[in-house]
Amino acid sequence: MQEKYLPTDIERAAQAHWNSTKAFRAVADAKRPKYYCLSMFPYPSGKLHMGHVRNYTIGDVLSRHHRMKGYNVLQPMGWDAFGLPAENAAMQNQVPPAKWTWDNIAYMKQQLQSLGFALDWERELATCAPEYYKWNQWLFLRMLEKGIAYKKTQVVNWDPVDQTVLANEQVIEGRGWRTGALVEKREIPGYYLAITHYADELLAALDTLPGWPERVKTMQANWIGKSTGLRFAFPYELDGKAEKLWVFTTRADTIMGVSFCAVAAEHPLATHAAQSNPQLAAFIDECKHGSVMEADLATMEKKGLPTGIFVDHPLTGAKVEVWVGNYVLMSYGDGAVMGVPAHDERDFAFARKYGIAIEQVIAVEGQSFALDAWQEWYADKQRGRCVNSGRYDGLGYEAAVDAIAADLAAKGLGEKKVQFRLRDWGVSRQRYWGCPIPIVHCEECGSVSVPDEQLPVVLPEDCVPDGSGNPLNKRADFLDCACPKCGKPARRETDTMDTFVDSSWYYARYCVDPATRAANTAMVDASSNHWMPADQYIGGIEHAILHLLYSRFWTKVMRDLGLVNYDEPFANLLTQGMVLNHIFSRRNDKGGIEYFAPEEVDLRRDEDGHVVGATCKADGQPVDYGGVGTMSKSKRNGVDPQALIETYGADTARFFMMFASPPEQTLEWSDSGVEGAYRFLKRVWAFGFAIQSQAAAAMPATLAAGPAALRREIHLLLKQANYDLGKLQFNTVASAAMKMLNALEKAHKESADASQAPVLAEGFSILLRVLSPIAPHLCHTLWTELGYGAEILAAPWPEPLETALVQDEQELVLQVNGKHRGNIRVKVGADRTAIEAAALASEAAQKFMEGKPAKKVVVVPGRLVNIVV
RNA sequence: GCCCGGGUGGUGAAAUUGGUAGACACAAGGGACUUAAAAUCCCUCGGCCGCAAGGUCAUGCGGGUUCGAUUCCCGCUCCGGGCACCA
Repeated sequence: MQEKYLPTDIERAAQAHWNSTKAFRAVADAKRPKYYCLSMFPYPSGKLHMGHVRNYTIGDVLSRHHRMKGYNVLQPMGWDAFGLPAENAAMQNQVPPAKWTWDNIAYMKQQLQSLGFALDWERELATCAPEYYKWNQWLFLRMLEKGIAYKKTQVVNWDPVDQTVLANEQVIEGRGWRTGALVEKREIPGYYLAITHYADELLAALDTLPGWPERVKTMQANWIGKSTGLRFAFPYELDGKAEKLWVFTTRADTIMGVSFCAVAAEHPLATHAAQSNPQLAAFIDECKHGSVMEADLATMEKKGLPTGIFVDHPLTGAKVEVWVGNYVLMSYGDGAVMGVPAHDERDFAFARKYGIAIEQVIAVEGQSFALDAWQEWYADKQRGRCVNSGRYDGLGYEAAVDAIAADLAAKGLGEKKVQFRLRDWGVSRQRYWGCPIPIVHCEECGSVSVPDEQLPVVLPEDCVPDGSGNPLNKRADFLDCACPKCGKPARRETDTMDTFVDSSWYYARYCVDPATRAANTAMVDASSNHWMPADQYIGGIEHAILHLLYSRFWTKVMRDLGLVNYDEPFANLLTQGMVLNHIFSRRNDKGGIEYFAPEEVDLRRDEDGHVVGATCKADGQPVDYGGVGTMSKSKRNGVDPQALIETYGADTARFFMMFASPPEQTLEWSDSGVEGAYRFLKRVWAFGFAIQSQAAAAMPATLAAGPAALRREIHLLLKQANYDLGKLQFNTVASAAMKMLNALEKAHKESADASQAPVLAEGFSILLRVLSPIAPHLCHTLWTELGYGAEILAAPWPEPLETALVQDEQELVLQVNGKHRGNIRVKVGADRTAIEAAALASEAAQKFMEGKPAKKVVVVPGRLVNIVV
């Protein structure tokens, strides 16, 4: 056995061993419980980043732990290979996105392999491969047949200079990122998937997911946004015709306080009024500028203009003026809202700004209504009662809503309605590097589906986009085709699918039997029913809503098409925190922002060690410290894992990632700490080397006090480690391993007594197994070298022994008036009275009770005694 | 702006989730070994008072519940994630 820890050598050898034994190939087996451990697949951006290392190490720790616990583990990997960055890289380097993507995949695959993850590479997939995206197209056509996919207009960011559609990310402060031109909203046709058909099920089924974090379920529930309210109409007459302006509200109890209505700029009523009102037309035009992002809409100044059109209040008949408001969304409800300034914050601000009447219709007893000071209760559903509301006066929220709903229903002007915030999923993208939408446009037959037997519609792989729109529009060999219906010359659809489509079902594709995959005769087969749902899904918290919701939707569609027999794709979800690093920047001469990598700056600290500033190492000038943020190329604060692996080895990288913070929390990067992880692994190796001759010592029937105490300590730490593994809290599992080594080293150093050899041998075998999911190469090698067995992968997971844990006395905390004043020792299993007596008799208690009698004694068995005087 | 998280020593964090706040590490300082360095090992390490024993304050800020609060409740503040075309 080597005396020195040589990570490069042992990691290469261990990986070669696992390869040659096909150790991680997953084969369905009815006799063993399955464990499908799924990590979010990476976008092949070029090289692995720390977020990937963190994500996949978590998955690998879970996989290896479950394998040793007897599960049949499937842990696959693949590539989310379509997307915008490939087009950007293509523009920059004149390389087709396909080549760039496949090259990146090859490099990143080798990086993943060097980290020693227990992956079944035979199931690898890439979403940009025609054999994969064929099934996106196939399922899209099934959705079209069922009416789940449909066509309507969508609003996009339009760059008027490049004549192209921009992603939200490409809009910076309202301007196109390349041209700097003011972005406009533009309506174009596109395909939508009716996720709203499943809104109720997607919401209700959150309750069937106890293995999901509460916060993710809350976010999804809020996103779906089910609200029960009233959809009602304001009647009006226009050009002699009777019309209705429909609105939706969850606060029907405030209807009597309506003093205006507001419609979206795209609302027909706005369009109509603008025909005879140039000022209004200009305002509507202004509303069309700016991005389509909700965050922008919500933070911009609320503006409006009256239309001069009046509608009738449906209950009082009073005239109510209609305004156009830039904050009203056409895509939500009917694109119109009622305005009740007294009981809605936004309406209040709007009314104040434009001098619209504010009429109180809700009162809370004991509270007075004043325009500056009723925000605490103005919308209180619990305590509020109707006032100034005619026959509804005195009614509470629910009674008022019921009465008003009934009255409006009787007039045919309204009914209770369940409304969702969730909108249908627009999947058309005017981009090249994505899955082609399998539609052909024929002058005679219109939009025609590509027949199944002609799938996949293959994307040409040699285009290089230039930023001025989709290059497919210039590819005659792609565009020109025969109409599948009439056979006449036709034109292929050039829009491609949202990349969220690709990632909405890849988890099921991994499960497909390799033979089915090879023949590619089906999207999924019965194997997906065996492995699915994934027992553990691991990925960044940034996917809490969109990706996870789309995947749940897609699964339900596949279920309803009879393709799979499960309702939900992911039984347990772990949302890892982001990996953050410090951000340093400086405004340059041109007014742009220049970023500096952390290694390019020196930090200035105050006496307490707090960061107070930073300077650039190169020029000594100050730079702005921007706090911490997710590692990204654009902010230049990423750390390359490759250097880490090359210097210290994969086990150190993995150990540090697990030790640095619990998986769900954000992880602030620090170079220090990596050294510490490396030091620990070296000590593990050195200890193995030191006790190699004792590793076979057999445990005697009884132990002397010293070795028994050491054994108890190890088994206690094991108990804690197992508990923490159950909580997915791997940082304390790593620290338990460190504590075990500290205890073993100390005993080994302090006593040469041969009688403790069996405890050292057993303790180290426990340590190696507990550590092996985190640092598998090291533990695999030591396990074999010390002769514990052939294969640590096949070793059973250790469980603490009750016989090793017993003790006769225990220590309790002694408190007087809730303050820690000392400790007492009592027999294990001592009853309350005995503990109380021992506590009262103790010196510390006597001192701090100051002669006063005990009013109350709180005894928490096994923990503490609190004497209240 | 809206929704969801988080804030504990110089730093990352722990506290079996209402019961000894700071385990385990990192950094720093001191020492041993060495011709020297690296590596390794040992000691100190939240603030204040004290020679010490010990006391006292302290888990972002302000309140509350409790014998007892990092943990539960209310308000604020700062940081992170998401907001539907980044993935």
